[in-house]
Amino acid sequence: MPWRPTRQRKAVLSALHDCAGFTSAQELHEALEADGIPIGLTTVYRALHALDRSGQVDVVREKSGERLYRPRPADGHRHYLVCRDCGLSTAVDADAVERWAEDVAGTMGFAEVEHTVELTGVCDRCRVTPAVRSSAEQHS
Amino acid sequence: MPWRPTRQRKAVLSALHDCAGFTSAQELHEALEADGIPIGLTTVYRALHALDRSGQVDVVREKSGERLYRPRPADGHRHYLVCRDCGLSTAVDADAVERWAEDVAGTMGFAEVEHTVELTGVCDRCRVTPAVRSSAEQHS
DNA sequence: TCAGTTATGGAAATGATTACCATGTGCGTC
DNA sequence: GACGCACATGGTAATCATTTCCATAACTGA
Repeated sequence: MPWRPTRQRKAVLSALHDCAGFTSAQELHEALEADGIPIGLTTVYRALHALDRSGQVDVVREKSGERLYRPRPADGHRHYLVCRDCGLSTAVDADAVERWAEDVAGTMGFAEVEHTVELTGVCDRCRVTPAVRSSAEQHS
Repeated sequence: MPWRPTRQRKAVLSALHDCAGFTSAQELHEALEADGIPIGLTTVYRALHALDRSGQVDVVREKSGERLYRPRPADGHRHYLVCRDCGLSTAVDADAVERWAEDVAGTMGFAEVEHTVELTGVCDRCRVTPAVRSSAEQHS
């Protein structure tokens, strides 16, 4: 399975890094088109899918079921505390949960354990000046 | 907002209790119709929504994004270890995560914290005799 | 250049969920 | 019991993110 770094794929990865918080495939597509980069929505989805499979991005799901992506930071964190208001995301030390998940599953006799942990809240700043969640208004 | 225990609502709650593991709205609808209980899909969704709001059921989301429901047991547990193969779900002691979530959020300056924890794996039995996930084949 | 694989992208399909809305039902009141 | 009305129902149509299809385009090694 060769990996051709095409114009579009590089653009998706780059656009993803330009976003402060988590971003949806559709937002990403709009942002790219707005930047004058012609790209099909299908291609954005495919690129994100590939990045996910190869572990270059983290994925969370918000209440509506929409998938949100963000480039995985170098330190390899995988769990975040996300602000419901502005989308600000903060990497969280989740070693405790990782261990806990392994333990519980082992005790129950389950194998091949996978876990999903999602934390949401309202960040400091938004408690003072509420912002509408939109990629344009996210702060870092 | 009055709560009228109509024929349909009682049927949904009852059908939900008859299922071993987590069940989707659509499966529930099929099961009800199969039992000769005429009910609209819309009504099933509404009933589940209401049960969710009033805290009588727990909801998880599987990878596809589909929502799965199960009646909340008396002991008030809210986290489960679910078998990806047969759907078997086991209540899990998640006090540790609850506390952890509060702590982390507090440290980061976040308020109104909510958390989602989902554990999946393959249970003992399924490791031996793999089952296709279907409401008819779930074991308790 | 040629052939073959891989990538692209518009349009159509999917599938769970929700909105709409006309009709039906439970229930307190007279 | 009959009346009235808020609440419930359920079929159909809309939503919406995501996937599938498929014909076309781009890349790559020979």
